Amino acid sequence: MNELDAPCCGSPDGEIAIESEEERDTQLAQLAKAVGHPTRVAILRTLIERDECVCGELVDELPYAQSTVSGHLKTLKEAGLIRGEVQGPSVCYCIEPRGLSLFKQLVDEL
Amino acid sequence: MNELDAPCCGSPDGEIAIESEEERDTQLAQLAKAVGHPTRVAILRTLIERDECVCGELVDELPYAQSTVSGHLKTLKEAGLIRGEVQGPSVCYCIEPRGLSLFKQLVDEL
DNA sequence: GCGTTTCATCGTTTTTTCCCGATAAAGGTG
DNA sequence: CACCTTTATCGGGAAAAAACGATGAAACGC
Repeated sequence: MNELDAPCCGSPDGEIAIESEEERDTQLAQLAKAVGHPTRVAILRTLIERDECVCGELVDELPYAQSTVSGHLKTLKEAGLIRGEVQGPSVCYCIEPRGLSLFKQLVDEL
Repeated sequence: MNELDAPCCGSPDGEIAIESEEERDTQLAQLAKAVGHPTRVAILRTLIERDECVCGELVDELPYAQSTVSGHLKTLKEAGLIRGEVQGPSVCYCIEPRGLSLFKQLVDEL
């Protein structure tokens, strides 16, 4: 695969452990909390649609200041729902498939 | 069906409209926000497991004051995830299947 | 009717979230 | 090296959330 054509967000690098009952509640709550804001849902949808997206593009599309969008990206990243990779001066964000899958699974198991 | 044996939370009484793109983002965010707290996840799991549950039982099982639990129940009810029905002096809570299904669907569609 | 039980609501305090502008860090370009 | 672009972080202010105890309302038993 040509390096220039490679997606900015490569392969996963770990496993998701299966937690206890209570830890799963906490984890579901954390993931849901991260999704629990319209702007963050919009960011997720954009990343799902485009596969990857530079931070600045997100800022352009959202009616918020750059620092605000950056904060939402941080929230999503810390929740394990997206990942960001530095690409020269900018940062390319994309979905973290394992995080999103885990969220879907935990919700579906309800 | 005998009235005494009837479940406290009866049949649904309305339809869930299909909203626009942006409204769906907002709705998903609202539902996720409601789920985004460990105590509320615990309440949901209990109601799913038991099918129905009186408020006081929830309070007994959770490490929070009665008013706090009542507040969480209100949050879940306003989000459309549970319903409560007065049963004499107490209140019987149960899952609102349409709300939970909608949540699952919106998450799965991500 | 009176007290008891059950739950919601109110008022308060503390903590967290959200948003912004300003600043700093890191990577290009000339 | 100086400059510009891009993004993260900081500090602050406003708003919302979370928890509690206390009070109030509704339904029952005596």
